[in-house]
Amino acid sequence: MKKYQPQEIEQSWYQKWEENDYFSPRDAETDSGSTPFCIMIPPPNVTGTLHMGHGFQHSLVDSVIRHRRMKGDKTLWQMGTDHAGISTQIIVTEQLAAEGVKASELGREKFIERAWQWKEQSGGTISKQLRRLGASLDWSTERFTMDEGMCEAVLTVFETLYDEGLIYRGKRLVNWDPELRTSISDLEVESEEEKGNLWHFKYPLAENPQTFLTVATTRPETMLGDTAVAVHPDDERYKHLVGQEISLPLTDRRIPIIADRYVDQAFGTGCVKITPGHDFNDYDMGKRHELPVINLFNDDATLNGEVPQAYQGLDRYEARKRITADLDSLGLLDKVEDHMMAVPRGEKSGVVIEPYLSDQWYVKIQPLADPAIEAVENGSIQFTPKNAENTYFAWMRDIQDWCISRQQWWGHQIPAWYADDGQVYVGHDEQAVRLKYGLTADQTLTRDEDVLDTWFSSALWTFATLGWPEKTEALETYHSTDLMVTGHDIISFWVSRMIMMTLKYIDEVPFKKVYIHGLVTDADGQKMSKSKGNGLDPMDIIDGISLEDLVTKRTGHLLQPKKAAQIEKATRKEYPEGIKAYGSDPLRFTFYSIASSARGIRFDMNRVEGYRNFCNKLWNAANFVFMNTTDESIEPFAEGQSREQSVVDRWIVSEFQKTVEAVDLAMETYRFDLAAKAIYEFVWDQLCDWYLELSKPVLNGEDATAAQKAGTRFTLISTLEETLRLAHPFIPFITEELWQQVPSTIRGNGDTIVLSSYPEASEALMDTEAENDIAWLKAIVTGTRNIRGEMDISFGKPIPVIFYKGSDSDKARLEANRSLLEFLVKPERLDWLEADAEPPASATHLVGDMQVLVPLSGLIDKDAELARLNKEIEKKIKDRARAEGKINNPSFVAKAPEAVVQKEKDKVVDLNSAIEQLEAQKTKVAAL
RNA sequence: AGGAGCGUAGCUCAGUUGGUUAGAGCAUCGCCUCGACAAGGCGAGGGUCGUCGGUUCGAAUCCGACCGUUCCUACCA
Repeated sequence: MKKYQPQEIEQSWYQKWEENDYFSPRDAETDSGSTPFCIMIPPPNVTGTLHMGHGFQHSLVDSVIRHRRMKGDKTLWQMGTDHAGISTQIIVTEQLAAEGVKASELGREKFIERAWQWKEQSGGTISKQLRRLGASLDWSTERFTMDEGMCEAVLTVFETLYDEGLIYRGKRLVNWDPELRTSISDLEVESEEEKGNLWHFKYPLAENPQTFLTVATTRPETMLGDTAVAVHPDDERYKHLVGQEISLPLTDRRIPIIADRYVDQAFGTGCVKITPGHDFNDYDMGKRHELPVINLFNDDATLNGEVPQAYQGLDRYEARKRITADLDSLGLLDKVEDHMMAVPRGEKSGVVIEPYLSDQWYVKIQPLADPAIEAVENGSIQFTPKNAENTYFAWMRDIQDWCISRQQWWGHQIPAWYADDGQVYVGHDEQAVRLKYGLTADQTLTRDEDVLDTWFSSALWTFATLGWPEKTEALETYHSTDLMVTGHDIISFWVSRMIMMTLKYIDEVPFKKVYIHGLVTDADGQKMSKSKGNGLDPMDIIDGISLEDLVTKRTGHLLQPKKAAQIEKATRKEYPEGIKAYGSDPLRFTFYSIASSARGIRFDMNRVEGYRNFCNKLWNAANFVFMNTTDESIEPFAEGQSREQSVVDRWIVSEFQKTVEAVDLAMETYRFDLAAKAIYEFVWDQLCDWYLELSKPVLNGEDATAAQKAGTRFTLISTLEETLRLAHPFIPFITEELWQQVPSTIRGNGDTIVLSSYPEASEALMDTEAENDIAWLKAIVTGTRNIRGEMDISFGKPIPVIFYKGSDSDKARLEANRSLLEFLVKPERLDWLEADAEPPASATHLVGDMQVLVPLSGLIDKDAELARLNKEIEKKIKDRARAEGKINNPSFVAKAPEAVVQKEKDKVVDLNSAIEQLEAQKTKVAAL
């Protein structure tokens, strides 16, 4: 058998699985009717690539899906992608720009054609990456948020919401991206602290120009749109001025001084300029005081015709300079201060976002939100971890109407038409609209230019992908879906909206459970992102990447290119040799291992290496098993072959049952880390470290009977086979590769491990007696190993071992396991010495009351053994003191449960005896 | 500012309802080419569980305060 080389085994298996359609839902062969189980993929951006978050998330889901599939459920993991309106439009625009073409010159229709082309061309990337990861998605029913069915669903939802009055159009202040020239969601605005200035301007009173009110602003250019100056109603300094007017500099306007409790008297001068057209708080205040709203900007944040001629057409920052300078020259600039402030930037474009007054479409959200809140309150939907519900409730209970229009071309165009008089008509298409509203053919209609927020279509994801608005069998079978796995940042974006829309349209919850996973961060706990250059590409961990390529990749997409040098340095330090090719299974196993209940997870490449080693260990163990079981000449499983299972065989089978139980529990509670840990420890610490070793004397020993050998061979191969099935949901490739090598006499006639059954724990196979026997055996072996290790006696050198002061059961165990002990301990001889005999001076190890002795006789250094004994005795004395302290405490004895008290008492007795024995040995050794 | 999470070995993390001698992997230090595996085996060292208080017979675990850190929400012009 070859070495474990993930790259050689992984890709071909996936292809085979897919070709054979193993990932489509299927009924169990027993016609008892399988339970449907369905998870919808959070649709990745169709033109995007897989990032760490995806890799992590989809690995988790894949284990759940494979687990359920093997358990016999009719399992569907629905694949699909998202059109990602703004992101895709940016990319296509950039591509055109590179060709020297302006999108605006190309026109809408041609542009959309290009976007589709790009989707076709790049849309396969993320699918390929998901396949590399081993994600067992059903590709045959793959959907896209702009495919025909989704379009139909979107139209239906938009029209009906509109007809019910739940969609309306209004002029409001929105977050505006002047680069992309579209509204964006609050959630797509990222505010970071940046250095700015605070300008203090003096505004003269209209009736008394020698008197000023000083206002402070971070955005001087907006002063042209001021429609009031506000003070706090209780502010003694200004109370008397309320109701008077300011004559606004640089304009010919007079604006009132108003009183409002929003104003903080302690900040600055206590006077605030109010610009309802360009600030959300001011907008609200403007409403309270019925102030006019002046919009100063064009859609690219240059100044428009509302401002004095001199400033028209200027960019907002140029205008800022000019206005500041002009006010200064008028003597109205009081001072400029440095000021740290949170600057809102567009997540996608990186430019500063402006509150901007524009016509937008909204969903009236409260009627949809109420039932959605209730669904979580009453447990119809359960979040794991539970406290993620707080995020949901916090968002939902303070929810604002949803601005769903985007001034873009790529996406679902809003199905609204305007007559010349501005009247709005909503319907599926123009013809339907004419019919619906009884419009004559000569009535001209113009369609709304805007498209819908991408999340509008993805809100319909769970049911529209199953065929809605058609009443399909798939919808009937799989909805509500069983589980949604996503990050906490997506709760408000998507989870909440799916819940609202799904309840509204099919009166079911979209999913019964939501598992919120942690965020994978870099080694410093920072969120990974392309723009920060600290991201990792899962493919680079699977396939490996050179340092130079990694540096190039990381510095290629920076929002702030000046950070390139710093990122390069950090990258060279963290990955001086690039990243090795670890393979998919090890990466996946890493993901499970770090998926604990914590929120942030620092990604550590050393762990990937550790789990690669684990896969290697499993590979080699299988190699050993095959060598000893599949040789033709052995014929271990011939019909009529009698098999005898040893205590060791029964023990490993028992350990396996416990492992299955642990994995089951872990999967039920979404503790992927515990599932991974249970499997890791079983394979490495029990199967490899002990069972395989203990099987050797039987397999190779001359005194083992044919039946004993057959029993052990059977246990070896069947335990391996079950272990492979147990581990398959987590490390699908290596388990399939190995499983295929298991003889069909053991694994049955199935074609693939993917569709094999998942191991079930069997109470009947648990064997406490065998466990105790092996625990005893391990204690003996460990004891002698400890002596060897401490005394630097190599394993090649046989040592005499004496069992002293043992009980009858010790004696029985010794005899029963003599050959195993001889193999593992490599003794010169194993002697039983009765309690009344006098043992030689020896190195001592206690197993219960029995002493395991290795006579010094030239082998062992006297001082080293004394040191070893002292260490042991000191430790035991410390333990005894602790236990005695408890027992001598009357309130402990009085109040603690009896079992706990008894345990402490037993402990003291045991320790006393142990200390006594060790002391006696010490005296003896010291006397030499 | 408000909310949440985290703080356990040099590093990355487990530690289930308070009842062990606080664990694992990596790293470190010895020894070992013994027929599955050096991507390995065997052994060892390493922690006053962020700090201070409280509840309790008993606290890494529960409560409070503080410090540090991360995330989310809202931001004072």
